[in-house]
Amino acid sequence: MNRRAKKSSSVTSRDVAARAGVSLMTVSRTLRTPDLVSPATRQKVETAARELKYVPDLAAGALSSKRSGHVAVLLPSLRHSGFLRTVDGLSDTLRANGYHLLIGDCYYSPEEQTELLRLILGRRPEAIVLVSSMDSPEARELLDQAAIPIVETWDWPSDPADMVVGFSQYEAGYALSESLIELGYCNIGFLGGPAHTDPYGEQRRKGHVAALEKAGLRADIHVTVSDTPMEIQDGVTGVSSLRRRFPETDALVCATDMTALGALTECQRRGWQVPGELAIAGYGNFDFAPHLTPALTSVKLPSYRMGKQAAELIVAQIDNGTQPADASRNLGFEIIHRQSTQP
Amino acid sequence: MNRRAKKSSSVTSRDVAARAGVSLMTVSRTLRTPDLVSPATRQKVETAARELKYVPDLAAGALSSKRSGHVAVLLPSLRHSGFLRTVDGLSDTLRANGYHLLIGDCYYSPEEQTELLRLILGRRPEAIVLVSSMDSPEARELLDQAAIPIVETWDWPSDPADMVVGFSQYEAGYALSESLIELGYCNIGFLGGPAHTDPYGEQRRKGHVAALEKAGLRADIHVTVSDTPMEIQDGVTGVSSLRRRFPETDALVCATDMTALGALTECQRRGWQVPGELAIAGYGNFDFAPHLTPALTSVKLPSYRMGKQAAELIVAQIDNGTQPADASRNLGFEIIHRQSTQP
DNA sequence: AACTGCCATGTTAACGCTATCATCGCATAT
DNA sequence: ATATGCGATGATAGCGTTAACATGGCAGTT
Repeated sequence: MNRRAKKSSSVTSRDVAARAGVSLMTVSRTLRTPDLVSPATRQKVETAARELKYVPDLAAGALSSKRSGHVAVLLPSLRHSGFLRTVDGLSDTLRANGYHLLIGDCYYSPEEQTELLRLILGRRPEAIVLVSSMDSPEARELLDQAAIPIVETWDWPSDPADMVVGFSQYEAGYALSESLIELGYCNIGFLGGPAHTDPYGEQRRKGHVAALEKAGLRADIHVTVSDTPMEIQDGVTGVSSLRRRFPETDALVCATDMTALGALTECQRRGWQVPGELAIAGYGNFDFAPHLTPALTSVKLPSYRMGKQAAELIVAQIDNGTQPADASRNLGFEIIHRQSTQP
Repeated sequence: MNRRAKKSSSVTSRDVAARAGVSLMTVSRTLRTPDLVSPATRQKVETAARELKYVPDLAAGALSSKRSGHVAVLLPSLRHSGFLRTVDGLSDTLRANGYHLLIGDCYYSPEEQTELLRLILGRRPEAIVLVSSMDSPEARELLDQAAIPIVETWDWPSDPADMVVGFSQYEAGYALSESLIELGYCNIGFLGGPAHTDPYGEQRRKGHVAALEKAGLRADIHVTVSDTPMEIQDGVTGVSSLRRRFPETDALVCATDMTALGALTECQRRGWQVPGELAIAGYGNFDFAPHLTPALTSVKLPSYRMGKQAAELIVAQIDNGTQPADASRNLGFEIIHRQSTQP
């Protein structure tokens, strides 16, 4: 069962044309603009194409028409399920409009991002979606020269490159901690990754700090965990470290629900009451959040919607050639209070 | 800030050649086979390329060289985090070898799969990875004609199309239920999706049934939930339905950890002791499995490794032109017993 | 000095498609 | 009948790159 030649003699539009007794141009037309072809001819071509199992070479078409049919998305990580929802939203809408999605994983590294960007621009994508705040000046230059629509997501940049469909991580951080303050907590800690590898977490932390300072509360309870705070284990070790260094902490905000889960289970293991002794909240409203015991307070983010609307903006701009009026959309977030932060 | 012309006058290798004072062929050579170019010339070309920010058009290169540099992967769903790990493994290895990954989401539907396959074959991928057991005859035909390496994953097909890096869902199903029998459970139920939309779950269930029958136990305790058993809610409603219809059940196998989580929390809510009254186990060993209370027994699947090894097989075959000796790899699985099934 | 061989570079012709313009009928208007 | 217009199809010329072959120059050999 091991055939699969190195390269098959692929069926081309010329083959189909010969079989249908027309010119290859008519084949192209039949497939792309059937209205311009007489029904009889169309019939012949379609039959021939089916019989030969013709699959048009999109790269050739792209080269000729200068439309690659590609849209690229750059992710900080493929492991983060929230980002994946965004990819999902993109994929759904783009496919429905005839585009293919190219996915690039930057491993949370600006160098990787630039390198990958260069590589991916070689595919001449018609638009680029960035889930990633860390664009280096070099990356920015590359994007500028490419002169294609850009949509930034998962953020609310002060100096947007082009379009934006996102929300403010800072505001989310501010709002969550503010609401904890309202609930009466006053020693509120933050558990997140190092600033340079976890930019979103860092922005959330900044908002968190601002809220505490505004309320006149201490803002120095901060535990830094490993590179990308998406590992449950980070929550496990993080909460232990927190309780050792800051035993007076009464509420803990975790950079993601994943770390919150770790923190939660570690508290259970150690017999620390949640929310009695320590309230816990996270970000992302992951699937499991409402199903934990206690149910986890979390900030719901517009993950899927960002992808979907980013795709819609792209399609609209490419089709119309003009940018939609509302090409900067702040989709906000929603704080969902659950048992884990009940005073 | 709205520039971004419809189409920029892209820099081509001809431009670089002119600037460097060489022929465009020398530019191509400098980039692809620098050893064949004298150091002085190479220098000139590289400088010119950098100054002009030249990004080679990979589609044009693909057309000419008949090497697209694309590898495609077809997924039943983008939502399933297990599949994502596989994509991760693919992506890592393929990128390191200069390939781009095209991702297609089939929405658990054979029609979508065939349609998507046709579309994606238009990109002339150099290999295809299938995470998906449902290839229709039509899809099979398309693949045959494409004559490219195929790697099937997440399965152990009896009639493989080409290479395989997977494991047997049936055996996993058999093994898990067998181990529950050994632990002394005798009314073991199964909670999964409908056969036609959840093929993996169905195979697991068949293995499960076989194990029960072998042991002379009843094998009719079966709850069917919604289309894709990846929703926690399915576990919630599923376990209620189970307890109503089969109150004598003492252990429940869920098609995924996601449904197991739902079942677990619903049991807690209702006050049903786990594992006292009902033992619960799942598949996938999701991140949260060891962190639940009780910790969830689960079957660990080689998600990342399948992707990585699939990519390695592909690269090896394309580079060497010959198929590696061990082009069918059963990576097995591992049953991890935890508290949720402790007798 | 003429010959051989090889290295560095250039020239030409695709790759498979689409844009563009040309052509050819045929129906309708004059 | 001739002119006009338009719908359907065909011929041609690229798109930006690489494969394959051609060329030219220079070192080493006899």
